[in-house]
Amino acid sequence: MGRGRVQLKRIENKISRQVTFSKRRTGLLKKAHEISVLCDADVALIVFSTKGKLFEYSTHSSMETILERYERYSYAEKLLTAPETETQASWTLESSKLKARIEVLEKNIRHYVGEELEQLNLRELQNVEQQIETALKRIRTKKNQVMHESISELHKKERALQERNNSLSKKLKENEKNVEQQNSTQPYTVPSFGTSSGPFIGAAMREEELAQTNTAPTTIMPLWMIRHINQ
Amino acid sequence: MGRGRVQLKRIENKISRQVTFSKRRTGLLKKAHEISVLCDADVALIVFSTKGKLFEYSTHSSMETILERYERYSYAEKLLTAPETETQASWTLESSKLKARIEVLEKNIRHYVGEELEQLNLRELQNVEQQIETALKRIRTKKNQVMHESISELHKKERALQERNNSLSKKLKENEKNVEQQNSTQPYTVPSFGTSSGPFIGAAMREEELAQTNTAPTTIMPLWMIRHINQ
DNA sequence: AACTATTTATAAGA
DNA sequence: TTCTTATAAATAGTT
Repeated sequence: MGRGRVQLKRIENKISRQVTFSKRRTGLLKKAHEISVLCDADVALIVFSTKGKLFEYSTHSSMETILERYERYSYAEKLLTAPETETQASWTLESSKLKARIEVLEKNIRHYVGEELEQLNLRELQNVEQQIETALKRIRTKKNQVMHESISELHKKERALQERNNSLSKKLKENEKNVEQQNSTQPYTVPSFGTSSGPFIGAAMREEELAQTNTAPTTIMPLWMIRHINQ
Repeated sequence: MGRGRVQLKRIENKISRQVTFSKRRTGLLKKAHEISVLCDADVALIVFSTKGKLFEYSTHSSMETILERYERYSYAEKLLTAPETETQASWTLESSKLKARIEVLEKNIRHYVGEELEQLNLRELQNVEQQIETALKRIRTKKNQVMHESISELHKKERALQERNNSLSKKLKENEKNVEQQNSTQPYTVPSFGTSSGPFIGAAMREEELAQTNTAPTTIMPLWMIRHINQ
């Protein structure tokens, strides 16, 4: 319908393709509207130009409604991909909720480590102080408990090792006597129990570690980082 | 385009409505196809007849693809958010990242308020103790500062009010004298400065509030809740 | 963005 | 539904 026929194939000239697109798009949208009114039909029309620009038409019952109806209708064909349409909104919502929660938590933590205190009034300061005092008590109790356990553990090990040492010394002396009796010209070197890899030293290192922990760094460091380092 | 014009309104005759629907539907689908080929556009067309029967056309890149593209496009437009190509997978990923972060933060907070300490080893306990001690110092410093400010503010107000009281008393006595001189039979009632809404009492209440804050509850309460109550 | 010669779509009738 | 045909509408090429 125009001055000359057109073959049904892509228009290579970019300009005339664009012009034709613009004209035909208008016509198409108009016709979509006409059929919907004249024939009382639900119509949804989506057109993306080559450049990716969106044009759409839908009957008064909104695009979403029609698309949902379409999804329902073609339900049999696509058993699996159903929850795509509604979810993006809820994802966005959930995402922003989660972000808000993170903000709150981070602010709380900053207060717990004594930062951004300008935002707090006197009553809030009292509350935080109270909470932190309680926390400090609990932590010190726990620390003491852990230290006591550690110490008694060390004592136990110490005793066990001492016993083993004693028995080894005993055996050694007996051996020496035997060796002296059998071959008195060979000198004997005493085995070294005090070098860098013996069980005794293992215990010594743990004590050292204990001492170290009393001079913890003043820098504030997230717990997960600490745990990461310790593992 | 036919033997006579048509008004753009619903065709009441059921038969001719159906016939027109059939004809125009064919034309619409054809035109949709033509624009997609000629102009290299992505087109999706969905038509439901009055009776609910579905007719559809879509460019070879399938209906689902185009509808997904549409959802992405329209959401991006609505929310003004840039990430157009984000898929469900990345939403899920982001969501779980956020959740993981929340978990970490919550665990940190629980440690800061002295809970779930079993998970911590000695070094971690030392670190938390150190952090909390620092926080406590900072909070106490801040609290003292706030209290001092509050107290000096109250002193200032007190002085100002005392002065005002003095001048009012003075004026009152002068008035009494005048009244006695002019009309010695009328008794005079002294105005009450000590009732429940005077400026003096305002100051007294603030002192009371200050005292109250020294008996903060031991219960652990999120800061946001505290702030909410205070506002 | 208009114009217009032509093609195309389709209303009415069969 | 499909065919026919007169005519309205759409639009290709031009200005």
